[in-house]
Amino acid sequence: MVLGTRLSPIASVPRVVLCERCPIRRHGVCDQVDPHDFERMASDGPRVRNLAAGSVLFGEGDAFDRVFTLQAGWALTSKLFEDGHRQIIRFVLPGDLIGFEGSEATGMAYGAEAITAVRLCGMEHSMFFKECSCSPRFAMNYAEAVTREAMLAWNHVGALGQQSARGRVANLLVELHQRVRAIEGGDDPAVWLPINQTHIADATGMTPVHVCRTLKRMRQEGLLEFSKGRLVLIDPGRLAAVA
Amino acid sequence: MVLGTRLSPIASVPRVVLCERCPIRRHGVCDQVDPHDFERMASDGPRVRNLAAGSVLFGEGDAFDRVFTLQAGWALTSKLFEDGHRQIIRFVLPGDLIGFEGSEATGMAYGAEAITAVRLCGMEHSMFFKECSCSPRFAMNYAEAVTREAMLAWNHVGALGQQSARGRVANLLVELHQRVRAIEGGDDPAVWLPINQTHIADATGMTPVHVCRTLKRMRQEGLLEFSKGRLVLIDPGRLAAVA
DNA sequence: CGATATTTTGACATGGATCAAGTCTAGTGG
DNA sequence: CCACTAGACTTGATCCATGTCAAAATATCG
Repeated sequence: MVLGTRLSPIASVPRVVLCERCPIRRHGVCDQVDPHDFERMASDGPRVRNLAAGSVLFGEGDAFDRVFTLQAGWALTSKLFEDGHRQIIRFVLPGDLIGFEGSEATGMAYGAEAITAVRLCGMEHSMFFKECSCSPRFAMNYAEAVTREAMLAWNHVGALGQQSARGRVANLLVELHQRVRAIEGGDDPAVWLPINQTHIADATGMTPVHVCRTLKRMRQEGLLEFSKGRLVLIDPGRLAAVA
Repeated sequence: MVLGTRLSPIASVPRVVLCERCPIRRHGVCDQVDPHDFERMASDGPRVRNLAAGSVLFGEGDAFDRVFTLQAGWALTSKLFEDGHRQIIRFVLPGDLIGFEGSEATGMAYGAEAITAVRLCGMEHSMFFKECSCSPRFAMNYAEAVTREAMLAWNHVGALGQQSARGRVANLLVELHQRVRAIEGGDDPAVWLPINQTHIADATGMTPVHVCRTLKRMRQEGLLEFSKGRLVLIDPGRLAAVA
């Protein structure tokens, strides 16, 4: 099958852990579900895992048994289609929850894999839900995190449904820029995204070829620069209008 | 693609119909947030509202101040674009939560309006969250409801990103069919959806013209029938394959 | 029964997909 | 240090699914 080129690009992003160029970093605070809670509760076993870039965290249909917070690195969740195409559902950044996208009945609705090397802190669902049912605050934090994810997903729906290729690419890059900013602070106009054009294609529902052309045009128009993971929003105002 | 993975399992909900052609119906139970709780808590004022078809429940950017359960009728949430197009984000069916799609900071992320006449049971956010923080079960139910919405949204993302017009239409109609079934029970192959081709177009990101052509073709191929809101899935197997 | 929305049909335009090379880059091994 | 290689990125030529515009047919409703 033609899967090869579409599925493996990640494997080549495998820059090693904890280097300055790559976005692997420690994370002290997690505003989604308090990691202190999370780590305390996960105390009945070794629950922090380090995984290499390209690792599969879970596959579509796997048992729905564990939730994680991503402490470091980037991951993605995606759905695979028979024709070999995949849709990237969301990019998972440090501090985000992952593993709640399933149900007891049907297992995980989507697969997840590490884009860079990652560090995960995970716990059994049974325990997670038990904790939720004991602690309203914890459950509320969880609900808020999921609401945030849902809002991102709805934005994505809007972009995919109504926008041109330009708009979808702009939308995605601006969103990622904002999320990275929110995590890292600072205001260097350049941010580092460990993704390539194939990721953008799979997230926006375009072909890599057309992503390339679209980026080229945006570059020529002075909207942004994106090369080897370095993203600079040159004209945020005009970009926002496009998005 | 396996149908099961595309369509989130919606736990079966209540029953009881009020008028035969129109989907307005009484609702005894709500598995998302227990309406008994909901109504009890909303006791400090008249909180059940009846609204006519076409009413605006809230607009994009409105204050984020109230959540509702939809007791009867259909509603939709949508995002409007400058060019006049709109993206329907989700269809809200009896038993669903509505009004949690926003944040204190930015207000409601999307607008909502009634498709049919609706009955809403609503309460202030402040009270809703207070109740959540006192009752883990309530908070958990809320979290589960939100998770279900997020999964529907992700399905929608996958459909919009990777599927042809046929696939998107099939996807939407099959999903709605299942949701209605889950609510109404029974197994009449025909279900009543109070939507028209324009709704389908706005939800799938197509033009009404092309929706029409697509439906015509599917009808000719013996896949389904959809006319004046009456939907019959003639060949669910093949439809699932298309979707 | 006229007025207004919805659905259907046709002719034509176009954004993006597809196919096919070619170039550039970062690893790898000698 | 260089040659080799496999991905990733570019570019060009061509095709087709879907959008756009226009108008007729049909349903809905006061």
